[in-house]
Amino acid sequence: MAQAGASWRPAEAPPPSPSGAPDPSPNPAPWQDYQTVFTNAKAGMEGVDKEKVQRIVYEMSKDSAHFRNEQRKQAATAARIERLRERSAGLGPAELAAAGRSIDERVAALEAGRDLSRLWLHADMDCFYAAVHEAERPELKTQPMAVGGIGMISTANYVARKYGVRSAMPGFIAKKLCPQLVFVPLDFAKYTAAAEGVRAVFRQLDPDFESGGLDEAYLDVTDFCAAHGMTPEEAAAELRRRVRESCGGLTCSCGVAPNKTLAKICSDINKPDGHYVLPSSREAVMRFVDTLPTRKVPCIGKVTEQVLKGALGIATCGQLLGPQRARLGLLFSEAALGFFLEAGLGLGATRHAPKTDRAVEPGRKGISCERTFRAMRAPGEQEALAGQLVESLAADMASEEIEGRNLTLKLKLTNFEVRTRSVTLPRHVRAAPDMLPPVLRLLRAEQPLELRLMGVRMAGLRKVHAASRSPLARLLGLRPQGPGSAPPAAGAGTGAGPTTTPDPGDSATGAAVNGGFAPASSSAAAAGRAISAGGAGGGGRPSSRVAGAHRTTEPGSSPPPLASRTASRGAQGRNEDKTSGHSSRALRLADGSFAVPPGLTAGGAAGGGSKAEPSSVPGTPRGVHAYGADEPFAHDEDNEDDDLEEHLGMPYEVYDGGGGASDDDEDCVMLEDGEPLLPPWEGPGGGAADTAASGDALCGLLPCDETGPAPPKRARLGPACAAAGGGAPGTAGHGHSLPPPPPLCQQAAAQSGSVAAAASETPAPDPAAAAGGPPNGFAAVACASNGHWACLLCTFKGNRRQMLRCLACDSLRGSTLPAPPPPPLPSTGEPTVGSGPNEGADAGGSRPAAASRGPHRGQDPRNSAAAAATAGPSPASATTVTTATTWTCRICTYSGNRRQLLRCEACDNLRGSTAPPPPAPPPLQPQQQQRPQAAAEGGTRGGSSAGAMGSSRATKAPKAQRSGGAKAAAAGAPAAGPLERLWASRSGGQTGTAAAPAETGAPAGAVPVRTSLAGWHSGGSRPAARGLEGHTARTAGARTGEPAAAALRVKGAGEGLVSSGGAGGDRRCPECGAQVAPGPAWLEHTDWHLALSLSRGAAA
DNA sequence: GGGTTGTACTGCG
DNA sequence: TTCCACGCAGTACAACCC
Ligand SMILES: Cc1cn([C@H]2C[C@H](O)[C@@H](COP(=O)(O)OP(=O)(O)OP(=O)(O)O)O2)c(=O)[nH]c1=O
Ligand SMILES: [Mg+2]
Repeated sequence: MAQAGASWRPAEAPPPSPSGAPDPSPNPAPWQDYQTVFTNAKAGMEGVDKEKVQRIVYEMSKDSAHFRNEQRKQAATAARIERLRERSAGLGPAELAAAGRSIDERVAALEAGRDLSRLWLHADMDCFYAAVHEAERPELKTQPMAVGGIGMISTANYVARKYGVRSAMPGFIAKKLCPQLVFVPLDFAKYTAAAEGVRAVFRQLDPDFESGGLDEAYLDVTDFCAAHGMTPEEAAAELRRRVRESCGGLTCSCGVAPNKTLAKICSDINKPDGHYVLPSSREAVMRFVDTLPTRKVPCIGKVTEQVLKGALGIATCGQLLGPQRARLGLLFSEAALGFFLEAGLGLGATRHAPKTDRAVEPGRKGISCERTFRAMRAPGEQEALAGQLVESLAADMASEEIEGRNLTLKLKLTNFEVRTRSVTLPRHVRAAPDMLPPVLRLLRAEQPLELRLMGVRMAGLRKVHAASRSPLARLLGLRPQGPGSAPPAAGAGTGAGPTTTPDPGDSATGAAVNGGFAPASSSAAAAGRAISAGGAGGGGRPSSRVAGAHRTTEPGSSPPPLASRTASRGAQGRNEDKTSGHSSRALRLADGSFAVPPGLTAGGAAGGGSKAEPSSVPGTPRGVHAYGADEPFAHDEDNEDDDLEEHLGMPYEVYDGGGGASDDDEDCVMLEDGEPLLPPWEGPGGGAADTAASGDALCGLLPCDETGPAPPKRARLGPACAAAGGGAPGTAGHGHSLPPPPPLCQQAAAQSGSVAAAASETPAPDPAAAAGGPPNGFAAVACASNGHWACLLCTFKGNRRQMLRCLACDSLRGSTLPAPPPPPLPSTGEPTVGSGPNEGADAGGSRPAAASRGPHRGQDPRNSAAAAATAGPSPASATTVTTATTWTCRICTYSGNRRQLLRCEACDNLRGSTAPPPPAPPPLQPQQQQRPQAAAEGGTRGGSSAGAMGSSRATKAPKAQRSGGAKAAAAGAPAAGPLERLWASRSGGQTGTAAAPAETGAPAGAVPVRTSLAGWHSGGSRPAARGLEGHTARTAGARTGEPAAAALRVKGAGEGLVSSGGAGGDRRCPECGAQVAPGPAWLEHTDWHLALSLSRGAAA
């Protein structure tokens, strides 16, 4: 359909060119129906032969996968519109009348709250990126020029726009439109620098101006105008003058209006290099809005415009308040309705958004890294790429000193279908080795895949400092360090560091890494950590980060390439343990040991699990904070760890066996290092019920030196550091004193010592060889002789025992504690396949669990998957591997030879089997890893080389650009890290040469751009006297409880308004044909297949 | 009925 | 000959838990 608003101008503003009205004439030509984001109206499009542009775009697209995907999406939109039309047609008169009345009341309330007292100015730089390049190379001003590359254009100068070249247009199409087009690669460092200059000017008019991205800002110029006796018109002219004169000739366009939303709309009217002032009167506003195309309103995009037009015939803001307004209220959500009504009234936010404390808040909700490349099918190659992405993400997170809990893998198939798969981790993490395993798990569950893009994203963020400032951290002598005070870089990318074993994910490690905190006594040790450099250099100052702190490191000290790094992870971890591991260990206790198993928060039904209020438990030791309903640690989202720590002032470990509803028979197993696991069914005390119901797993057992440690019941809990005794004084002021911790080194020694003692029967292997990250990840358990292990599927690390779960009854049956030497194990049958996960379990096999109960012993290194994956001598595996052919579960009555599978306590996922592991695959070589058949066919050299070439830096193309790209380029030797090289070698038509940096992207890392309506539209500042009930979206918390624009969903439609329709169905498992619900069930299902295939492989 | 998790979709620059 | 980015924010909804 024609772009109704393509050439809209307010009635008062004389059109600069004779732009025709939208022609609703029929479209005999197919190209006229192909809507793209860049066929929308945009400044500089006047006089463009839109018909021709449309035709060329269509011709260049019509046979592509991208086009087909666009068609698919368009069909979904059409279907959505059709549903809305049907619903609309079904509305009865009474219904409509009632809705109309309430809407009118609401409109009246909104009108009553209208605030015309402020003067808002929105400034937007003209073709910003292009202008920056033009300022540097004036000859470009007269040539058609685009910023970006053949794959994608970020923006174009006005000469190029005359040809129809636009933002978000693929370069090859632009080239077709304008063969003379000059491409200039992105250079985010330049844009950032230019933006700083511009902001300095903005600050002159409004010290509190709000950035809307690199190139735009909102200024409340009310005070400025009053102080200088200026009219809005003069203020806008003054701002533009100052920008032009002090920013190297860069120009901007401005809009002035009584609220932010209108100001933004106005800034586009006289673009480029112009301004438009909307008078602050209700009449002027209403007149302006009356004919304003809906598409001009921020947050109404291509789809919403179509929906409004198609379903209700609404094309202008004025029509939003017209006869259709009652239907509007009945078809759309509450939030959407409010948003539409405000648009119709010309309302918007009139006050500054509150500032947040960036030192405490992460300053963002999520952080991500993604890449597009040529079609990639080989799983090994994909996993190698995942590793690079994770490394890059970890580096970025380190530089911002943030950690997160919600990890998302994004996949775009070659048909442009996008999939996201996410997990909520048991704790906050930020190190690459903590993130990769879950990412790989998500990735593997989707195979087979033919990809064109992969991305990783972390959300649920918090500042690392939050954890580091804990009482324990202080107790351990941690002290804050300035960004520059960190030891010299010993390695490169933060996330690349070997981290797994000493619990890298903990606060201490990261703190040392990013220079925020470091153990007072171990800075030297920290200096030796390969991961310390990048973050340290860049920590703190944004400018540092922009300078590419995490990329610019000495090649010699860089992390090894992915392949070798993966292979040597365990050993490196060991080294850390030996050297600087002390600090990690100590901190790990503070943080890592807080990992709360899913059962704690997602606990089962009856027994209540961990959310039971400990305060209700009689006998709660004094001095230990009781977690009542008003302070539900499990409810406090991101801070449960800290809350506990805050109140306990010491590390603790807890395992809540009350897990899922189906796990009633599981018991609490609370362990402290070196202490033999006491299986619930063997220990003193009652059954599972009491623990689960009482909640004393937490509260009743918390150590407290006022009352003394609570008597262990079936669960044991103890501060790991208590064993060593002696040391610093406890912290005061937390309601209790703490057992003085020993020096860190003693703690570590005590820990490993105690474990070693407990495992004395088993050979004491070289710790350096103990922890091993299996290259392929799945084989799962990384064990150390000191009892620490890491789940490779989730991020759990620590010394909790791993529990073995019976395949038949699904109950925990034992631990991975060292057990008596098992009898030699004859390998018997081969597991059958066929059966589904739950039944397939009986795939027989020679699995014996010699000891079906109690502590098990594993001596055969091969028994540990980790051991198998470890190149070196195998550690005394903590994994129980028994060798009998039959065993009996003591929870249920199962007796047989089903293999036992290992399940991680923390993530509750199957991680491997007790069957002898398959031969260790080679290190993560893209071509060879896993699924050789797939690898063989899809494999290009790219991935392979990527794996092998991680020669120097953990960098990546786009970010190399946005942070250090310019610098590197200037130096004549562009940094080429693993991701960057992989990208360069595989980028599908996006990069010319391997040396070329990414041509498109976004300047991540800077302050996130506010893209929602929150803050744009009128906020909760007004008394929202609504006649309607349940305006939850408005009142609930969010002071800016603005409807975020995208919220425009249909209300109550049974079908996914979000076009989620059709997706609800089960997925068919390619392995067994089972229909499995997507989501966690699917993951679990694929876990089983992996585990079983592992068992089979081993048996064979 | 409330909260949490996971997913798709929309929009912005 | 090929060939359509990246990073961020937000809403809605289903499924599940308490
Ligand atoms: C729209 C868009 C912009 N950008 C970048 C490049 C732009 O120069 C910068 C600012 O975006 P815009 O302000 O939307 O565009 P512009 O400044 O280039 O042109 P105009 O004169 O119309 O304001 O953001 C992208 O990278 N991708 C996009 O899709
Ligand atoms: Mg601009």
